[in-house]
Amino acid sequence: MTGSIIYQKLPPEKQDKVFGAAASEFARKGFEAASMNAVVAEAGISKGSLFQYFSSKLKLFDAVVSFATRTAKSRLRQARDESRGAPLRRRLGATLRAGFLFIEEHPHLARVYFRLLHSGEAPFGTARIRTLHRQSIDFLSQLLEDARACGELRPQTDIARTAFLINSLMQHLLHAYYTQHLDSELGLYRGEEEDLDTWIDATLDLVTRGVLQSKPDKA
Amino acid sequence: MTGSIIYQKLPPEKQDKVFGAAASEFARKGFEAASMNAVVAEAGISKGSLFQYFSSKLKLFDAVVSFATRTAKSRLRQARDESRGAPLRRRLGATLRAGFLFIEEHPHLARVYFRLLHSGEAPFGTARIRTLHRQSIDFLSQLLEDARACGELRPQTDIARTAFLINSLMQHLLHAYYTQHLDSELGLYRGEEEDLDTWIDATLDLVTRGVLQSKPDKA
DNA sequence: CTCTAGAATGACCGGGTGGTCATTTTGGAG
DNA sequence: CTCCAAAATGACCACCCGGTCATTCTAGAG
Repeated sequence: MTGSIIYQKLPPEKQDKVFGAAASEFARKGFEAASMNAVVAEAGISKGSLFQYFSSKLKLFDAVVSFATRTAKSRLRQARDESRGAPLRRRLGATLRAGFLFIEEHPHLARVYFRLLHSGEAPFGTARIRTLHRQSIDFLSQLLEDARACGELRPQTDIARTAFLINSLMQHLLHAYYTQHLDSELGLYRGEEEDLDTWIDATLDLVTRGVLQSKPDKA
Repeated sequence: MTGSIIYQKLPPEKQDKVFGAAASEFARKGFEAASMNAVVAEAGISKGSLFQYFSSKLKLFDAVVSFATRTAKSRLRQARDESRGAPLRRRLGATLRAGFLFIEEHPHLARVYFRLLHSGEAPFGTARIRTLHRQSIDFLSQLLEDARACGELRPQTDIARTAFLINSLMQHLLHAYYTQHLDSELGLYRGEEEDLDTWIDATLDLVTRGVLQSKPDKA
């Protein structure tokens, strides 16, 4: 799943160089446009070796995606478990923060993941993408169910649809954060952590309270 | 902008066949992976002719994207102008509906547009993509400003950030609708129009009121 | 009918692709 | 040191790409 036997016997530093080169190339170009020649060049190995490690371009891509999803999932689960019992707002905030953290730690992997989600029909077929989407939505549904059990939600809330929508929000925000469009799209002053918090707050405000005044007849 | 002089002298049906083939190919494969050979095959013309109509792959793509954005923008503006004076919820609903309509009328163009937005670095450079994003956000900001002027919004609402977030929601929803992932992601029963309305309502509920109960101490 | 301007054509080009494999290099056992 | 299995190598393959251009076709003027 992570490469051939001979790849796994490689010294870890070399594994990292190959894997890193692959992730970087897939991140920059996407699956179709990524070049195996570019990967071997960046990794500093020969083409034959790469194909001994991963028998095809698809297998290599698979390995990268698989590692990315595993890592991301673990980060999110950790955020979910550590915030168990807290109010929904805090739990969603922790989730979002975990997402930002993952992006900062593994920018290439994050890019590959986002590209995959948005690409429409990926190298595998749409089933894989649907699975990824469903996992995200299920994850958020869980948080919403918990909140409902605590009586936090308005009773008529449609959890499945709401989870889908919140997922859209978070994914887009994370995607924008990654591609660093965030600043330029809105002409923001810098400030790193501050900005991030402001964004998280704005997102949570929208999700929890909406934009309208609670009592529309009160100015 | 729409092709060479000789292309514009073509009988309109032939123009449509060529343009349609191009849109379909770019929609399916994206810019990089799209094949001019495939386009000429689908259009039923020779390669030489295609390159007489559009001097390069990029020019052809440009023409498709330009037409797509022009059409979409006109639809959205229409929805905005026709709903002027109405409450925010209705105006956002009209916008969303206009988006769905555009997708139904021009599925290939919609796909090209979404691909472009999500592709990261497109054939042109990120500036073009940023422009598209900014236009969407400015459009929504306008609606929010109008609502604020009517006293609809909670006063501390951050319009720029909120517009960005609502834009995320809508784009993702439209994207999902297009790719028909919507049903399978959530295991929905069919019903076309009904489902669409349910989704629009769920989205507007989230945006306007949020998920939490207004008075958290009341079960 | 002939003639010819301009449109249509597809063989062809250099270059890049994912993938292969005969050959060379390497490093540890004896 | 020798020896040899296993790992590394890069020239090579068939194929496809975007783009070109000499040639062929066509339709309207005279």
